[in-house]
Amino acid sequence: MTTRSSAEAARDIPEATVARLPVYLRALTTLAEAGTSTCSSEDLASAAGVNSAKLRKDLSYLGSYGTRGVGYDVDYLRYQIAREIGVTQDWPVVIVGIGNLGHALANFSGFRSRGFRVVALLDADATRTGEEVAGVRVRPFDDLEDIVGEHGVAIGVIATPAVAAQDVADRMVGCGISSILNFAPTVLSVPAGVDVRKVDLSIELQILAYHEQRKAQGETA
Amino acid sequence: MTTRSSAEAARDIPEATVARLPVYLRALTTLAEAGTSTCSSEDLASAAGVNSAKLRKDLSYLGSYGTRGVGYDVDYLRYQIAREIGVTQDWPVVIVGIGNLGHALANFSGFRSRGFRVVALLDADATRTGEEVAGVRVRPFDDLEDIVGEHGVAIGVIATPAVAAQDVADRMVGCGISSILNFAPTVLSVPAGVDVRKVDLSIELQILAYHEQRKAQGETA
DNA sequence: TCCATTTTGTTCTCTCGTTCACAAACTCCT
DNA sequence: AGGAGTTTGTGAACGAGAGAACAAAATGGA
Ligand SMILES: NC(=O)c1ccc[n+]([C@@H]2O[C@H](COP(=O)([O-])OP(=O)(O)OC[C@H]3O[C@@H](n4cnc5c(N)ncnc54)[C@H](O)[C@@H]3O)[C@@H](O)[C@H]2O)c1
Ligand SMILES: NC(=O)c1ccc[n+]([C@@H]2O[C@H](COP(=O)([O-])OP(=O)(O)OC[C@H]3O[C@@H](n4cnc5c(N)ncnc54)[C@H](O)[C@@H]3O)[C@@H](O)[C@H]2O)c1
Repeated sequence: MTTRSSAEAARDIPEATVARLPVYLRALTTLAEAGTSTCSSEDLASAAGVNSAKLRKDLSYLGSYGTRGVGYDVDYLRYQIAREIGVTQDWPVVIVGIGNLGHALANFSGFRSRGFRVVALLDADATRTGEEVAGVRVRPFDDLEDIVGEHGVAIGVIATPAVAAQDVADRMVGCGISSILNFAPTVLSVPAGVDVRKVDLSIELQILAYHEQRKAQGETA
Repeated sequence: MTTRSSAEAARDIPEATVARLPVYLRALTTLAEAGTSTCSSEDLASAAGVNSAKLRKDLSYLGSYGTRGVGYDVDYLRYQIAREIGVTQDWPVVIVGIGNLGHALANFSGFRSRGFRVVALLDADATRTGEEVAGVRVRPFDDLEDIVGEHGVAIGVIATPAVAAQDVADRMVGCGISSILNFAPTVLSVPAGVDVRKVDLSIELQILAYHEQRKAQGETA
C-alpha cells in the first residue's frame, strides 16, 4: 500500500500545498484577466501572498510546468492546477439550511465560476419550501436522498443551526455524500472516508482576539 | 528579545494550539450546559474532536488547571481558557459591506454570545444606509474613522466584493484597526503588526474537490 | 559557438506540530 | 497507613512544513 502502480505518477501532495493551490489558481486567473501571458515564480508568489521558494516547491509536486530562465505560462499552469484540484469538471453541490446564511450562500456567485453547481437548496421548515433563491427552488429536506441519487452529488454544505448539524450530516453520509462543508459551530463525527471541513466565524474572531490581547499587553507592560 | 521579563509568565502558546482553544471552549460550554461539572481529558478531547494527548499538551501551555486522577473542573477550565483567549472582555467589531453575506453576519447570534459586540454596520452604497439590520442601523462607510475612534474598535470584518477589499482594509488600518477578518476572495496586504484571517468558501470547496477526485480515482484504478 | 544572465526545480537544514509513553500526583478502598 | 487504580503533565521521538541556497536548464547577445 505504500508504493503506487508504476503507470500512475507518484502523486502525494502535502495537505498544506493542497490548501494553497486554489490561491494560486485565483492569482493566475487575476493575472490572465490583466493580460499577462507569462509570469515568474516571484510574480505569482507576490500575487498569492506567499514567498517564491514555497510557491516553487508547491508547484514541483505537480510536475515541471515552468521553463528555467523564463517562468510559467499563465494559461497552461492554470489549467494544470485546475486539473490537479479537479475543478475542470463541474461538481454538483447541495445546500441544507436556507436561513440567513443559506440565502447568502445560494446567492454566492463564486460557486458557479469555480467549478461547482448548486443543484438543490433544502430546508426542513415547510414554510420555506417553494421559495425561489437565486433561481433555485427550496425543497423539503426529505428530498435529499432522491436529489443526491439523481445528480450524483458528492459534496454537501450544512448551514443549519448547530443542534441539527449532526443529523443532517448523518443523512448526507447515509445517501453517499463523502465531502461536507460545515458552517454550524459544532464538531461533526463521520465515518472514515468522509471529509469534513468547517468554516467557523466565532473561532476566527477568537483567534484574532487572542493576538489582539497580546498586542495590548505588550503596550502596557 | 528572546527572553521575557521574570514577572510575566513565559507565555508562548503555539499558533496551532491557539486555533484549538476556541474549540475546547465551546466543548466545555456544551458540557456545562449538559450539567457536567468535571471531565477527563479523554471526555473533553472526544467532545472537541481531537485526541487526548494533544488536548493535554495544549492545556499544559496555559498552566496546570487539572487534577491528576480526577480530571478538569469544567467551569474553572472554561474561565481559564476564556481569559487566555481574551473573551472575558467584550470586543467591539465593525462589519463593512452589508450585502448578502453582511446581512447574514449582522444577524449572526454567535457574535454576542462569544465576547464580541457589533458596534457598526457600514456600506458605501447610499441606498443601503439607514436600513436597520438586527437592531443596528447601516451607516455610510465614511463614518468608519469616527466610529473606530469613538468605540476603540480593534477588529474589523470585510464582506465587500473582492475589488473593494484592499481599499477597505487600508482605511481600516489607517484608523487603527489591527485585526481583520476577510470574507472577500482576495489577498490583502497590510503592514506588519496587523493580523488578517480569511474565510474563503471557494477554497474550502476546492480542497474538498481535490480529495473527492482522488477517492474517485482510487475506485476506478 | 560560448559566455553571461535569468529563473526553475530540488536538496538540505531548521522549526513547528503531533504522538507516544510514563513518572508524578491524586482518590478511594481496605 | 498503605496499596491499587486513575488521570494529568511532560520529555522524547517522530513527522510535516518552511525557507535558504544552489545546481541545472533555458535564453540571448557577442
Ligand atoms: N449567519 C451567519 O453569518 C453565520 C455565520 C457563521 C455561522 N453561522 C452558522 O450557520 C448556521 C445557520 O445560520 P443562520 O443564521 O442561517 O441560521 P437560521 O436560523 O437563519 O437558518 C437555519 C435554517 O436551517 C433550517 N433547519 C433547521 N433544522 C434543519 C434540519 N434538521 N434540516 C434542514 N434544515 C434545517 C431552518 O429551517 C432555517 O431555515 C448556524 O449554525 C450558525 O451558527 C451563521
Ligand atoms: N454570499 C456568500 O455566501 C459569500 C460567501 C463567501 C464569500 N463571499 C464574498 O463576500 C463578499 C460579499 O458577498 P455578498 O454576496 O454579500 O456581495 P454583495 O454584492 O451582496 O454585497 C457587497 C456589499 O458591499 C458594499 N460595498 C461595495 N464596495 C464597498 C466599499 N468600497 N466600501 C463599503 N462597502 C462596499 C456594496 O454596497 C454591497 O452592499 C464578496 O467578496 C463575496 O465574494 C460571499
